[in-house]
Amino acid sequence: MSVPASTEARGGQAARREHILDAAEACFVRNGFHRATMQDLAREAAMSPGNFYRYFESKEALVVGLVERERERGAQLVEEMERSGDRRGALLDIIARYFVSITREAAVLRLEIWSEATRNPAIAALTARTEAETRDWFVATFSALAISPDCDPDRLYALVAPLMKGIVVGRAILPDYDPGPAVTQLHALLETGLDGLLPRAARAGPRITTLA
Amino acid sequence: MSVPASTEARGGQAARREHILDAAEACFVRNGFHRATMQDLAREAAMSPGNFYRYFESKEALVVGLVERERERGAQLVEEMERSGDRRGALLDIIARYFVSITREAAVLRLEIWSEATRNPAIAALTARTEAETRDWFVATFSALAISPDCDPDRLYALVAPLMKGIVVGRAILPDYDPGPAVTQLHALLETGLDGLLPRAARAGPRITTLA
DNA sequence: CACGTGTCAATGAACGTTCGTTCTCGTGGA
DNA sequence: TCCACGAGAACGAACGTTCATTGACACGTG
Repeated sequence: MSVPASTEARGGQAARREHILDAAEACFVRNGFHRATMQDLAREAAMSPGNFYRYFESKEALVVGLVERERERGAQLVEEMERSGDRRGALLDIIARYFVSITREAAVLRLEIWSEATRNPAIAALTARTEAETRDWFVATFSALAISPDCDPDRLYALVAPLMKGIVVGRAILPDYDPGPAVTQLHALLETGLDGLLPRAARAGPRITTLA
Repeated sequence: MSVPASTEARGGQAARREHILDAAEACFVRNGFHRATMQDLAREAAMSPGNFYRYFESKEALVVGLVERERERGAQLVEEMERSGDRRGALLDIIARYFVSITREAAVLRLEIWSEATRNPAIAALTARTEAETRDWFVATFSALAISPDCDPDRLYALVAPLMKGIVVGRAILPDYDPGPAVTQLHALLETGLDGLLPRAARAGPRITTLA
């Protein structure tokens, strides 16, 4: 509930914003963007409602700020792993940290963002950017890690992406969801795909010759 | 915007409720549960706001009614296909109709329901029921269709479910999402699983011997 | 037919509440 | 003194909901 106050030397503004976003995150996870009131946020942030407006133009700006922060966190996470050198390790770590050991709270927030993206243009734009960046990173990583020239990075991502999203949804809405099997599946899919062993797209219908 | 009025011979109450739910569905898809106002619904349904309360106790009861109807539609769809005799065909049809050729509007509504389920107990209960019913049906169908005794229906569903959910999310948030590749993947997964050719769960880590 | 009566879907203005936002004032350090 | 920061009362708007009233229709009676 309380925050050390100074994250930077002259860190008034930025640290305050972070503090507010933390409080907002907790409230939004609990009640959603539209049912959480400014008074709720005020209580959670231990500050008066009027004071928010020194740091954010409006409630919506606050929501946008939160979504923007989530996007930055994702990009940041990727960057860290890039620096670790081992790209294959980075790939597996990303999957483990971002889509498997994800907390229920984070999953709920992500679900709320997706939902809001379907009707709020500002959120839609940010979400589209996140999706594009994620996609680009995965495709680039697939290309770099591909063992066989038969590997089709675009196609592989088209298979992997919905699986990851589905894991997030499951975590958010099912009390004791176990992502284990889906993750195993995810890894199998990645290795199969990187080895260029994925079946070709079917011609007429969805029926295909299948694996093995 | 207008409705033929008489769906049943003496179909006052039920038909009226359906009419209201139709209007509510349109508004909720457009603005979400909490931003859509009763006046919006009134405009869409071409009736006065006060009149809603003859058919639903409150706005929340209206939301619950809508979610309940969605659940019934799912169960109904399954029932129809069961009657068609061909269980394998039913399985593929379910997938095609419910998770692939799903309209953007339906996907958005589903996303909204999932999101609401994370904080509204009534919706959470309905959603849990839907999830359980869906799961039971798939597991039963897998058991009936399994070619090899090595097929593990529970495990297979754990792989298939997040993929389907992810397709819905993609449809809802990505303007021109193509579910094709994911569906192909889904079918491959089903056939592999039914043939009992899925890799066993990994022991120590997520790294597995993979398919083929 | 004409008329009084009851029923019921439907209205839409009005209500109390609650929301996001603004305003005024106080305080503490430079 | 000045200014950045903050508290919290107050504001107008908009919300979900209520309620007195309306209009259309069906009947039973003269």
